[in-house]
Amino acid sequence: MSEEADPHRWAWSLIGRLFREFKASIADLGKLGLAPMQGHAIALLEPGAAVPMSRLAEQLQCDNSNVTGIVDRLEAAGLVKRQPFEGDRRVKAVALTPLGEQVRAKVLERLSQPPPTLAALSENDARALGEILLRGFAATER
Amino acid sequence: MSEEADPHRWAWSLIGRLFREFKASIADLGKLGLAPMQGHAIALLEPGAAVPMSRLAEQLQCDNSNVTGIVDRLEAAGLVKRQPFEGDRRVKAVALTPLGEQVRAKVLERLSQPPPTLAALSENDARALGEILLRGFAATER
DNA sequence: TATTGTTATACTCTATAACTATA
DNA sequence: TATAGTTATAGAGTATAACAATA
Repeated sequence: MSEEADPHRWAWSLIGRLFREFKASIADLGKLGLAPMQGHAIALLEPGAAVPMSRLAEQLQCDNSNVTGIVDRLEAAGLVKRQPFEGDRRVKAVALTPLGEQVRAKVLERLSQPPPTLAALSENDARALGEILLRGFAATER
Repeated sequence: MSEEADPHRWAWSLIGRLFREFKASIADLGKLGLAPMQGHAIALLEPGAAVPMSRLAEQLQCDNSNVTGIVDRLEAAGLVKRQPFEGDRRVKAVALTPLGEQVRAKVLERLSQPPPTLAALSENDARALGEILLRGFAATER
């Protein structure tokens, strides 16, 4: 796809390269002792908030039953704890431990690092890129 | 990250949404009977070309030993075959079967489909987005 | 000696179905 | 009846180390 006959597909194929660079940065989470989904889960959990398992499943785009194992491993590592959820005794809420908050900061530091191709852009280009995407988000939210 | 203090990180956080939409489209490969890595491998194999296992491992960004299993499954499904490689009897080359070429066409059709946010852009925005990324690629290739 | 692909191992992620305790 | 989370299961991807064949 090196032609611009279909600008959307062309742009999409170019974004593919960012995905490959992202995949490499995901491997970096291993240095923190976290498997990919564990890292994502930690990143989604905000300090002070307790989110239901099922909410986590939605955000991680996986089945409830998968979250059981992911949270099991995070809990075994002392990064997260399960709590009762007020108002519905069926749901369990997940919250970061103090150690989990420290690890989360490192995870976010890694994940927020733009990949080389993005980092190589000028500030104006980066800003223009963000503004274009914002228009796409706005258009799909209607 | 809703501010533009650091345009690169800001843009990167916005691209995160595209990743989530892409993840959903990956699940579509299941309808073709292909697991994610199998679909990626098929997409990488061009008709008529035979690529060494180790080359495939590089492109898939995984270890050689993983490719053994991925190619095993594709071969069992009749989509791919292993061949001797001329010039080095240690390497095995992987090539698409006729059936594999048909399936690959469907895989590419799926994967080249831009996600909703990208599809919602105007043609001009899509083109501008592609051109910005091209500048990033050019800058990192030096 | 070094490299290609394989095997063995152990762990993680995935989807499905069946189960429990709540609602 | 329906839902949240768990368990059981089977398949797939992952990294590491050890191995055979070849370079």
